[in-house]
Amino acid sequence: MTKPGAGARRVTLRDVGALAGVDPSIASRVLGGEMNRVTEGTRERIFEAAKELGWRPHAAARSLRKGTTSMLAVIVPSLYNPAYSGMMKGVQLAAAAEDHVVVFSEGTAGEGTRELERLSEYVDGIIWASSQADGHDEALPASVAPTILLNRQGFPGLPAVVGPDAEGARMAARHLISLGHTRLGVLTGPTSIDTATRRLDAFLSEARLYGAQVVWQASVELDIDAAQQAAAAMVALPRSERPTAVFAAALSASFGLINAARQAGLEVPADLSVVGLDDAEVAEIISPPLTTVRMPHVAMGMEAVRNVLRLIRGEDLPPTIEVTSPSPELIVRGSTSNNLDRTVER
Amino acid sequence: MTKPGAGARRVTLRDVGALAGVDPSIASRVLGGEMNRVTEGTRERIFEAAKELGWRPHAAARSLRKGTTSMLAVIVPSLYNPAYSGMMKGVQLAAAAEDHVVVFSEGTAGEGTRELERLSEYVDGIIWASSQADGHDEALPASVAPTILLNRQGFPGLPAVVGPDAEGARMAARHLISLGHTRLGVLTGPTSIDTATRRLDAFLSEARLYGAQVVWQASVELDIDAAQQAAAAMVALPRSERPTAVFAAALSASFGLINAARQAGLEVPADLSVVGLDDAEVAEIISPPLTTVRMPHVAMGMEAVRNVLRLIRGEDLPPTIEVTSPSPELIVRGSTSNNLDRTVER
DNA sequence: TTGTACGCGTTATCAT
DNA sequence: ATGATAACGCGTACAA
Repeated sequence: MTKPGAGARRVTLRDVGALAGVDPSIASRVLGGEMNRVTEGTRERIFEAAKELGWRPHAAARSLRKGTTSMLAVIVPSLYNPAYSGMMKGVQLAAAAEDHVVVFSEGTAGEGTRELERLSEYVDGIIWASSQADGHDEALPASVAPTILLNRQGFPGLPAVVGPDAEGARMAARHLISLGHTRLGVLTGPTSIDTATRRLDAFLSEARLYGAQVVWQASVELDIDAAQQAAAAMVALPRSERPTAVFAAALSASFGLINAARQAGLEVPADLSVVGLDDAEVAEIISPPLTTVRMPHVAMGMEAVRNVLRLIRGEDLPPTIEVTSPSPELIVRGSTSNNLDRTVER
Repeated sequence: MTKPGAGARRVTLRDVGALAGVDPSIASRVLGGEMNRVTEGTRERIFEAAKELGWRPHAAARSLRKGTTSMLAVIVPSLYNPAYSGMMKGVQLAAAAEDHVVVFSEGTAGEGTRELERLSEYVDGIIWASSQADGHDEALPASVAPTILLNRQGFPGLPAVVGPDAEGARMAARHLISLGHTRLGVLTGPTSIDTATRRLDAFLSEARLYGAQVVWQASVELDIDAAQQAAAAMVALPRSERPTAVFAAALSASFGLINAARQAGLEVPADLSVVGLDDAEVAEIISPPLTTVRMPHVAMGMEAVRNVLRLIRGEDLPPTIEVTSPSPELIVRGSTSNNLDRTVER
């Protein structure tokens, strides 16, 4: 039992081999998991020696030799945005299952592709969930690791894993309509992000299908303040011109909307129903608790890992992979209610 | 301009050297940042060649040679816990400033030290912010990278970076007392975590100092449900036995407390004032918005990075480093108010 | 100022 | 079934 810190030279396969009385290359084979081409006796001796000496693989040496790092990077718009919590959990889960380590990084605005290059030195593949990934800013540099988009699509040449946005938006529409609402509103993220437009289009067409009117609509950046500001204009409208129910197609939009309503003295859901998209713990603790459509974020994160791994192996991928299972789920909490305008005609 | 994906062999220093007409070792020196021992002309030719070919350092090769990876790991109790948002931002900031990449990992219960070993293969140092790090479970394995605790202390042999917990708790106490409250309560995290006990002790002694009584106190796990359950018992107490104001010494405690109060039909802050510790965006959007003491989390994260780097360099560290600047700051929002019991005696 | 030579730890290939 | 060897890309001590 050597004292750590001190002179503690690294234990290498040479040491293990020496103790087990075999060549280092055999030790490498055995500890690398090769089952054949070695007698049971030596196998055991090698494992014992490795354990005795406390051998651990040297990631850098292995990487250099094999040309692969067993690391994946994921770029998110902002670290600890609750809307990404589920996806990151899925990434973490699937990566661990595939024996990969995950490097997280914030995709700060304007530096999208710089970050891709920097991380490419370290990892085998990249999962890009940043809103920068809209393909409108810059081209992809040459020296970049295999990259897949998550929860977004549209960067030329990069395959994407997306969720059932259209179905989720339709569920939100049907929920409001089934509550008797006929004058609807919709608040989405920036139209430059296709995820937002897919949600918007699906909501609009489902509303039309059921004969509901969409009397207000806006697109805002994905932060609470921007949403609140846009919603403030809506809640200031006279009652007859306002929607009685709004679909807020992102978590930040839901929060901004509810805040604006409260500030204007409107009660949610009595005066205005709000249904969100995406879920998080915070949706339960606000008041009223948010009725929302939960997307299969964990599955999406896992699917992203599996597919970036395919990409790394050189397999061909379809341009867009939609995760449809588990299906989006309507979580009814407190922010939606029947359309009172219909029953109490005042 | 080579097509990516295709046969694209890696660009090495040999290629760069060849194009610049020098030995690869010179290219290594120049691109490694060595300023002397080379003429200006060759310097330029090498940079040009590197740029032209799109050379990027090979992290694994460099690591193997230098015995260092330029990567740091940080272990948090749960990914995307908003209470860690600030600290992680600080870690990310300082790491980037020191040209290090950050690997995030969840410190799942009971696997604390396993995770340390696994990550040690990849990184130069570890920042351990998991609540597992209480030193009561297991001993530190020998083959572990230099490790520093963050927002916790007490694991034998590991230096710790902590925040101004005592001062923060005192500020909370003084705030409630200045509002006229004399019967106080306190809800902290598990006593096995020294951060919780430091906050508790400071609150208790500050209350005593000002002659306020602490009529209720509890310690719970760091999740909303546990806090809510404990608080439910308190709000069920008759009015005369209840505190009129409670210090919830963690974000999850604040939320659980407010939920329990609302469920019991109590109004916050009219019937019960709540002051929290730690801040996050979610504290603004709940209702009432949480009055809380903001801790210097970003600075703490940065300090953790700087000190783990010192540890890696072999420097000696004091067992505990308290970050005192910026000072904790009381953010008065809506969850505290004057003690009405005193004015309206009913 | 520039070049040579070697080794970091691992693993794939080839020989025994 | 086992062993010897070379090479991954880089950085550095040393020689020229």
